[in-house]
Amino acid sequence: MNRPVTLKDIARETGVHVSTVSRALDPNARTSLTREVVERIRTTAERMGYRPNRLASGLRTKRTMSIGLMIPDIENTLFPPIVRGAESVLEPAGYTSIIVNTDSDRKRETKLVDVLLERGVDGIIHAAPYRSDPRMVEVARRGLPMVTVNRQIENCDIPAVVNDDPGGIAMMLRYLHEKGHRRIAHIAGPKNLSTGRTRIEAFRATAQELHLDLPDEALVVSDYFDEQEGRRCTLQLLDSGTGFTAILCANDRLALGAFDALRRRGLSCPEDVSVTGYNGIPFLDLIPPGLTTIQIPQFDIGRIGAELLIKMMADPDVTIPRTTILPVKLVERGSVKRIDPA
Amino acid sequence: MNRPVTLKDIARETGVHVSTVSRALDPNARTSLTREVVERIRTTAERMGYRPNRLASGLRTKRTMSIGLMIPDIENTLFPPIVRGAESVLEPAGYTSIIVNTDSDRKRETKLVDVLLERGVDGIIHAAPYRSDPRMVEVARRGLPMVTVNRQIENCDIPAVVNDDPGGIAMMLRYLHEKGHRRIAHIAGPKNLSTGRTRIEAFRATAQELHLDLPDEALVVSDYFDEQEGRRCTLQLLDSGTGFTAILCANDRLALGAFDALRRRGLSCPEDVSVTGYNGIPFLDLIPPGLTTIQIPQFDIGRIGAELLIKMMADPDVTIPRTTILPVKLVERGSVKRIDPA
DNA sequence: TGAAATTGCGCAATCGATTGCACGAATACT
DNA sequence: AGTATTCGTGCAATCGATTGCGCAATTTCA
Repeated sequence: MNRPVTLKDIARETGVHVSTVSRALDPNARTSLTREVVERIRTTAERMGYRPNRLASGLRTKRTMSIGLMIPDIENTLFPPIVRGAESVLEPAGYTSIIVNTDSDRKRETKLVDVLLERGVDGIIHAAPYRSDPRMVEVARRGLPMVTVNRQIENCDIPAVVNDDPGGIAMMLRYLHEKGHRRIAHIAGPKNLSTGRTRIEAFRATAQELHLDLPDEALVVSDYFDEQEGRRCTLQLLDSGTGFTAILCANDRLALGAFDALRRRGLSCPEDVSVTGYNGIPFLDLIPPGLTTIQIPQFDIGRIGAELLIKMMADPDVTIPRTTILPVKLVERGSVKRIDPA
Repeated sequence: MNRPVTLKDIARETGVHVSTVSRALDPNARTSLTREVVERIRTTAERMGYRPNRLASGLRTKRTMSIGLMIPDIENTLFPPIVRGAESVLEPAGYTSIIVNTDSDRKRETKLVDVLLERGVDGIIHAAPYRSDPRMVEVARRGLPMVTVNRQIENCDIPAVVNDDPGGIAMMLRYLHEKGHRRIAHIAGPKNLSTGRTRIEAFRATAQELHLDLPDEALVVSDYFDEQEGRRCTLQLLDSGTGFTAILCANDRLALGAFDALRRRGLSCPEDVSVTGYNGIPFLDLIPPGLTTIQIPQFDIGRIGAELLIKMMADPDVTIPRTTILPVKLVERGSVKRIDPA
């Protein structure tokens, strides 16, 4: 493996000191050099195929131009668009992102934060925090720029970019109401996630506003945002004996699980039960009967999160709003049937 | 931001030299230290919350314990499982991966390789190379451990982990034949990708074996492995006037596009035309009529690729087979109808 | 018991880039 | 013309960890 070209090599070649080379190659050099020298150094650097060693410069400057991107699981289709959104601003700014999968496991998360810290990331975007997350709060307090996206950590001042969940849930519930549904069940998300909590609260509030009857059995809380839990909760609803004409699910994967549970019980959607989701993950339009859902701006969540982070890294004292709320919209597909309000 | 603990801090605390601390913390130290000293250093390191600075050690040792993972696009559901497979072995081995999206763009790829090299990755896993890729070959020849997975670069000795594409295509074509299909069209993948070329060759060879009539019009080559191209090629097939009862697509996304094109023309699958895919990406089971496809071992592709890479990084002279071929299997779903061989 | 071998640890250089400081030369100013 | 600035570049320290070498202390062996 032939040794990469270093500043020293260029210095020897051009007959100047290595520090001069460094300055010549620094786009925003504070010391002025002769135009001629800069030119000569730049061209030989080019010719020799010089590539700066990020390790060395990072060691010296304490800036690695890399950031950590923590997500629950890259296989969950909710997250890749967020990643691309974040990279759409990070990459042009010269940052490289290190993506880690937490698997929503606190122990893993702790370990992964250490990994990121060891690698000297300049900041962290966390797309999967729990509502309470002392470790992340501590790291942020120590001074590492950090933002959370999609979800947020409570009781701290880490900037968060989230969706308008109250608005989205209210919109969806009103939509079901307009479609004639009166007995509406809710499969809520995990209580230890901000999205889980916010959505269930919004559901309750809106249900009350609409004067909907909401028996305890019509509201089940899932342990995870996945299909399996969607199935389990739907079966629980079905078995509880509580009557309902629609299920509002706290996210799409729960809704997909609901589809499956209904099918297993010989019920059809939307004929027997209407179902709605939340997030608007890919492929939903191809899966019958087409899940009516709330589309969140996945790409923008990542993009804006990264923009905020870049601001924070540029100026540690900049004030960033505690939460940035992004608008959502309702996407109508086939999983909701208009019924006659009995 | 309080300064991280360094070896020097521990040295001062324990009253020994920094080099002794370094050796005490090195699991496979070649110099022997007193058990007592090691113990004392280890506990104070623990107590002080020492985390090694990877930049510094990487600078000195030329090993960063990070690898580059090049994929076309993380939003393409084919790749996240490959990523997880790779990380399932990299992470336990202490490696961190830097994932970059090439968008199948050669210019971007060149830039991204440089990014990875600047970061001093110890090796690269490329999941999206073109058949010909001089830049990657050059980097590999310079001595950087590299493997390609899923696809391979031709005319070079970079180890590749690929699927049994000839076997898979043959299996699928025989399957269609058994189901009574005789006039079978093929939507091939891009010619500049090894998977595109290998599959079309396998198709041709197997078609000949089965004595199938294969007019030129029954074979269209796509420019990209995506739904849009699947649509375009299907419409082209339909418009060509060549008769066919089934379309064997070179991958799932092309097949999904075929579904759509047939629907637009008022044709139904599998009633009017049978369609098959390749890869076995997620969600296929939920999309009617259920795509019959060849399931490739996505996770294992990543896992084995990473295992090979780790071997290469451990010993630059180790001999790795030029290609490792992984078995595939046929997954029967609803998109193929048995017909009466006219 | 004395020389030789071994053990345990410190010293200092090193990886590559950055940057405060200093110094000589060129320019400006009075 | 002589001094004060400014300019362009070199010098050397530094970031944090690693490692070859060497030295003193201890152990081994004849």
